Amino acid sequence: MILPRDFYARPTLEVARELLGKVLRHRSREGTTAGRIVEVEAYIGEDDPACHAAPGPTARNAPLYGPPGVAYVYLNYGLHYLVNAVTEERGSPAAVLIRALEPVEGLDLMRRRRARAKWRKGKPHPSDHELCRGPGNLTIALGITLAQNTRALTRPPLVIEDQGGAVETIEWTPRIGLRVGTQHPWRCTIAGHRSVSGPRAR
DNA sequence: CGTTCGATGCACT
DNA sequence: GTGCATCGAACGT
Repeated sequence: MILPRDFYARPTLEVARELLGKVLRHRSREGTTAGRIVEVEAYIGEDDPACHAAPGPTARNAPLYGPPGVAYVYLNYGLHYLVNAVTEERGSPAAVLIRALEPVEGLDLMRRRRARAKWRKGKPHPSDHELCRGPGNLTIALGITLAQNTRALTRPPLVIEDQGGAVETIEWTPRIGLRVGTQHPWRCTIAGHRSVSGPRAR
C-alpha cells in the first residue's frame, strides 16, 4: 500500500519514526529499485537552525513550504543529491531526510549505478548492505536526482510503501554531519542495522 | 582503531 | 566570497 498524503500531514517526529520499516521505491527507465528505510532525520521549521527553512522562504527551499507528501531533493556539497519527504501542513516548512535503506529490489541496478558513479582504481564493489548506506549513496543507487524534486511520493514512479512486517528496536540520537542544531535528538534509526550510516557500526 | 581533508556546484549574503 | 543535511582515501596512533 502506498502511503497517502495524510500520512505526511502530521508532526514531523511522528512521521520520521513511522517511516522506519517503510519501503522507498523508484521506477525508472533503467529498472526498478527499492529499499527499506532504516535511518531518517527530522528537520522542523524556521526555528531549527539546521533546517533549510531557517533563513525563511527562498527559491531552493520552496518545496518545504508546499503540500506534504512530496519529495524535496537538493544538491549537497556540489556532489550528492539528498532526498526528503515534506511533512506537516502547507506553509509549515518541515521534512524528513532519508539517510539509509536496506536494499530489497533491483540490487543489480544499484551496483551498476554505484560503480558508474565512482570507480576509483580497482576498489572492491560495495557489499549489499552498503549500497544504500548514507543519504548520498542511496540517491545514486535509486537514480534520484533534481528531476524528482517536488514530485509526489503518493504515486509512481517515486513512492513510499507500507509492506507491513515488524520494525525492530527504534533509537533516537542527535543528527549527524551538522554544525548547528545538534542538541535535538531528531535522528531516528533501526538500532544496530548494518545499513545505518555514521561512525562504523559493529 | 581514530581524525583530516579534497572534490565539487550552487544558493545565499 | 562563504558555507554546506557527504563520501571515502589517506594518514596518524
